[in-house]
Amino acid sequence: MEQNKDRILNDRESAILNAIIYEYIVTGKPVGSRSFVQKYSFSLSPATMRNIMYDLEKLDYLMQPHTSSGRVPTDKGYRYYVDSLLSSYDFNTEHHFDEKVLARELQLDKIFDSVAKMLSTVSSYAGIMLSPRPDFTVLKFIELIQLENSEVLMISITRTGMILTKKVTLSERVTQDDLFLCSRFLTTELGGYSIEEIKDTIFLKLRTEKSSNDRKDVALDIAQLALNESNDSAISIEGIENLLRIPEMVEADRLNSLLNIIEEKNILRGLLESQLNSEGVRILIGDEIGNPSITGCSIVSSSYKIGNRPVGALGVFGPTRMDYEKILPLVDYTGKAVSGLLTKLSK
Amino acid sequence: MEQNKDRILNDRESAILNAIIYEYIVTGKPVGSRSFVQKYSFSLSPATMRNIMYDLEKLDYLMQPHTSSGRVPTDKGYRYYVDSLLSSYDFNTEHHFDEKVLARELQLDKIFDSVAKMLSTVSSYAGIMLSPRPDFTVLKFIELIQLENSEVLMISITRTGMILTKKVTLSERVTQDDLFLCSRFLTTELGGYSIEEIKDTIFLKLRTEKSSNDRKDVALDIAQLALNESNDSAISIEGIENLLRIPEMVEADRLNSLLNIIEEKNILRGLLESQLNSEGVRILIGDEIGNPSITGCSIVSSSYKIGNRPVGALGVFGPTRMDYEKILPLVDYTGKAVSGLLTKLSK
DNA sequence: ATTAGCACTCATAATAATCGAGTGCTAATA
DNA sequence: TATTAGCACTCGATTATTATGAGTGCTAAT
Repeated sequence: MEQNKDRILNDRESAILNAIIYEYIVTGKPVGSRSFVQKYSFSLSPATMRNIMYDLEKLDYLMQPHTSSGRVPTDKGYRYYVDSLLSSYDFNTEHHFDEKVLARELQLDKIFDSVAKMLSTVSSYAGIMLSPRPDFTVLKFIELIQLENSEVLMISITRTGMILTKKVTLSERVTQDDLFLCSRFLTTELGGYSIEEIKDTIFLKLRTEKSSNDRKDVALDIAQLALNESNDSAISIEGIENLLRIPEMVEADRLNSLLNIIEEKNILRGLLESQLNSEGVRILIGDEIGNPSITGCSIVSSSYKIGNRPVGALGVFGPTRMDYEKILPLVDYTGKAVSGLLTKLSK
Repeated sequence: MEQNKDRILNDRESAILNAIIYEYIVTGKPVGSRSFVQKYSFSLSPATMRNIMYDLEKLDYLMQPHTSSGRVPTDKGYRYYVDSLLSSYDFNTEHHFDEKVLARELQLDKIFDSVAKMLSTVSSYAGIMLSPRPDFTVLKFIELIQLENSEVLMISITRTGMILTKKVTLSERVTQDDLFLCSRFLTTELGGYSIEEIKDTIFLKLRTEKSSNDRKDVALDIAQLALNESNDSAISIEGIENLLRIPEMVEADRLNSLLNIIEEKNILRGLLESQLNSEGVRILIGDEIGNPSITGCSIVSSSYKIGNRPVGALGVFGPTRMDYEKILPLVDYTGKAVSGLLTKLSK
């Protein structure tokens, strides 16, 4: 009989597939027909179960580590399972997850590390957090400080309480008094705009406009130098140690996936950044991560917003055999809580 | 014959002990008499070597993992080896290690992470860095910024370019203009003093002294709140992944030492802080670390100074079987380079 | 003090034997 | 036609068995 690999599962197959994957997520052992029908009280004989499993294997949802062992989910299988979860998950439920909890215990600046740490603690995997793209943040206050020689430190504070610092080197020395005037000018003129807006239009406007402030040009020079190269978003990963406690992550070559992730944080950064255009939760399973040096891992991530604009992302990194059912809501409402907090702060 | 465990080794024993330990550090395998005499071209028979090894074992410098295996160094053995290294190492050699290299590539603030990262890269173990105790740093500039409600953010910049931020909550709202006056007052009065001095004497002096500035008291209230609880030194650990590549660190229970270190950074912090009173390089081997949850690990660390005062510490964390001969100079001159840089910056 | 010689030890590796949870397939059954 | 019982077969995991060889300690000779 010709099997179409993309044919739609019937209800029984669907239920059984999800149950098998659930069982595997919980136990970590290949699922065999006999013990499985028994444990889940299916009114089916093991033989029938074997037939169904055989079909699901031919459809690429399951595989056998070796002939005559039980079945294990494929990436496609996990994907099916996760899509089932997603379709039944209510994203609109009000979680009484209080963002005040976040705001209270978090030092303005440390919020990103703290959230990553929290995600890792609650999930028992690794928590990841990409700080908001500085370009999207709105400046509130700018201060210039004379360092040695002709170096100037520009400190800017965003509405959300992030502190950005940037050292610039000027061609000629400027006095601290001048810098002081510049600071005032910049705070007045740039405050309330995002770095993106400033770079795109405000600079131009200020340059052409006449101003009573004769330090205008020095001030703009400094600000342009400082804001020029866009600061990268910071990425923090916490709770690697959790992953080391998972046997399957420490096994031989799997360990290398982990080391790659730690050493090349840019891989993760890229993955999270690629999500900034979309909203809500995204789940990447196994090869879907799209990096051959990382195998057997999954990422559950969510963007978070200031107002209506996604500015950053956060999530959980763990083994493909991950407790998605628990992680999905965790990541979802953490994203919402962070969005809520940042949005409130930026008003 | 009665053996005194503390008797002094003769020259031959000493040379052989050091060679055995060197061999073990290189190969990681228990050192046996036959292959050892051969490899090192000792004009001794294996039998004689066995006798000497037997003696060294009775003196606690060596041990056998099991009867009839080769010898492996004990902590005492490593200690002997390291002391030999230390006594022949010339701490006064001018290393043409250019601290400008440090200064150039390092963003003021990031210096601590960067140094830790550098230590880990060069050593192939983990690099650790304890930032200067804020109390010992000299303030240069203070800025107060109005946040929402009656919260104020105090940003202080130290002479070495560190940026400290602290959020304080006031009992009543203060205007941004008032804060501005306060900032000026605080910068003028506190600039040039260390936080320690400020807490110990300057506050008291300013409180009693009359001042023309009528915001004096508000200013001092804020500063005292902010400087009150001493900020902890930040500790950063980089290069854990290097340790994961070392087979003996990943073995069963040894992995736990590692996880303990990662999870409880305070253990390391304590160890490094305990060194702040002394100068120069210190090596802790195995149980000398004094924490039963950490076994088979060593720390080579050095304090670093601003001027003549040790303010922080840095070092390398790795397995007891560590390449001390390479790590000792690395840590020594990194300490000196950081001292040099910070001292220069703070002038 | 050193060394040759020898019996002994024991981790490691290789080989074989057993076990059991699992499979696929066929023929009987509802 | 879908389900099931029965059965031979597979194969990873576990345990037992047997080399192998680099190592030791000890004794007696040099």
